[in-house]
Amino acid sequence: GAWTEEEDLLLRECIEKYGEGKWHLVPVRAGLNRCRKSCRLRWLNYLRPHIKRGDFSLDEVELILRLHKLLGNRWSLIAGRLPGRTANDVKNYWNTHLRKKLIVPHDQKQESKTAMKITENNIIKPRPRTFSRPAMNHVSCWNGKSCNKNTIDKNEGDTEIIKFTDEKQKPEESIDDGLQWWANLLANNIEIKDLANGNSPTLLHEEIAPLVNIESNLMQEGESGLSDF
DNA sequence: AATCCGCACAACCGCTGGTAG
DNA sequence: TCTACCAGCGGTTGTGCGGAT
Repeated sequence: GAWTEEEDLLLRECIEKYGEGKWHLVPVRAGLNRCRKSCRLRWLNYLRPHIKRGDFSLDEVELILRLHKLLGNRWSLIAGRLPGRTANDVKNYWNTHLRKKLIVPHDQKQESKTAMKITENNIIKPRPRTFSRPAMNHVSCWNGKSCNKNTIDKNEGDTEIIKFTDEKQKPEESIDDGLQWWANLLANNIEIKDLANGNSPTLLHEEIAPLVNIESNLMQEGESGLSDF
């Protein structure tokens, strides 16, 4: 059921006292009759500081569209690029506002090939959901540098192909690997169309840089950014 | 005024992957 | 290596609200 103000207060005090994490202990510590999942979700989606509420800006919508094109329904990953927004927010917004934009009436299909370019077929699913520290040492696998093979061609549905050519990178260049991964990812999808505006501007190279920079910052921050990467 | 319907958002549920023992 | 437990994710459902009838 819905959370009460008293429950929110107890949860907030608990998190402030003990910090995030150990969610299985939170219900006991906070004296809440809630499961750890419910507590975690309430904190992440509602109580956490700096949560941005209200309508999504045009910039945010555009970014969601682009990232969804690249990543598919990886809401936590998309939300990670939108400061103050939660995965649940992004998911809800997509389901209620944006998904319908992609559903094109039959008689319009011919004239809106642009919109139809966003399909399950060309969604790239770049990585496992989380990386352990040992796994992080091999994060570069996702851009093909420490993988035995240089192409990720796991098919889920139809197509998931990431091709890279540089096999000579050193293992310690993992941070650059992350940047390179985003650069490749974005560069390979440079024809993203802008559905929000109903027109079809392409994704310019200048637009890639901020995204790569975001990822760069996250990577250098350590776990916060890498937890999703 | 009552009812219906659709929308937006919150919350729940089942599953997956990581980790410790 | 196996297993149990935990954290996190995404899909789905529930709920409240406002507008239409």
